[in-house]
Amino acid sequence: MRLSEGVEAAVHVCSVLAFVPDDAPGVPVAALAEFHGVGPAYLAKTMQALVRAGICRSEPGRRGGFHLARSAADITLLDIVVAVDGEETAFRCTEIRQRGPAAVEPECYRAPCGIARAFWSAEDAYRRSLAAVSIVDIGEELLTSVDPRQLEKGAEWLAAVVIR
Amino acid sequence: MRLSEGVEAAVHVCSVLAFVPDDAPGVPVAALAEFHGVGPAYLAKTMQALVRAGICRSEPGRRGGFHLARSAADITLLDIVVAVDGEETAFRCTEIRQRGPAAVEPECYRAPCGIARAFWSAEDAYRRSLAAVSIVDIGEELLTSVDPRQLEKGAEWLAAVVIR
DNA sequence: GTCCCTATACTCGGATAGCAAGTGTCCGAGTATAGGCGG
DNA sequence: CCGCCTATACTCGGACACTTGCTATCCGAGTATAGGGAC
Repeated sequence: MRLSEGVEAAVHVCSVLAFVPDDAPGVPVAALAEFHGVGPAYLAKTMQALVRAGICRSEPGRRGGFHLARSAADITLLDIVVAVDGEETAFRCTEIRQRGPAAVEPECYRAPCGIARAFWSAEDAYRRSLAAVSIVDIGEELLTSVDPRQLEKGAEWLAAVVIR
Repeated sequence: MRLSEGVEAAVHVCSVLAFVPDDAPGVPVAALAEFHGVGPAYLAKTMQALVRAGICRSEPGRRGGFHLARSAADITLLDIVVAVDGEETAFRCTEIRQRGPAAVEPECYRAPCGIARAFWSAEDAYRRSLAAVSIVDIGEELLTSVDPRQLEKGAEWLAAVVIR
């Protein structure tokens, strides 16, 4: 079970975009890719997913780029995972119980399989945990635990990009 | 993010094997596959994983087959997931923070990335939830919620296989 | 009749193809800018 | 000098190959059984 690689980059991107004023020009995907050391083309694909999910907002044309579409406090890690990785459950019940020689009529299987329920319950715990962390939390954690020099370099770089 | 298909079959198999006495002959993979309506060859692969993990025990040769290797109460859904799907985390931190123009010396990144911590914490919640459910729980749930006719047909079939 | 031996049939185990989804890339549509031209 | 127009450069967006890992399959190694033969 592996999460899509794009999720990691998407979270990093969102936590950077949280520091970009809403009226400043958007940050192009090329700049975001360079800042994070990631392939620009694939990151573009990920950014599209964020836009479709209403997490990011894109400005087309020259001086275009990406902003957060809503407050960083209203963007959770779960939102990003669902946007990039899809919302399908990890465990998929194929109704094994309805197959084989011991099966009975399909009408007798109205309640979901107990095995599936157990797995979906675990996934709910996973999702609740991710939903409890917002981009604001990630940003605050960054400010306190990251080396100050990296913060300064990041701020300089961001300012240079925003000026353009 | 999708869990391996084999996990579902593995859990069903274990909950059936829980009803096979330890001194009875083992159940061959062909029988298990027929009972669950699953491809026998692929199920064999899954069974190998369960054996390697110490969840099932295999008897080779004629009259061979599979048993649970330990008490059903000591086998959790998490054990089966780890055995079949592997124990790697779904989220993999590629240390994006150490790349790009704002990075500083590698020595400054001793503590794990806050983003990775959040994801791993969510995965821990997932795993704890799965670890709280044992094969005994699944078996009891089966006995109470499954159509009695299916239980009877299953018992008959199992008896016929055990006699052989 | 009893014991032993051999051939057989059935089992697991690991090595081997096929396929789908995720990963990585590219080119086209659209827009703000900058420069040149006319008034 | 000011305003307008056009060409340009840069952006996002969707369509197109490739690779990795999961799915599915097969054949070989090993063992208990069943039958036949010798004593």
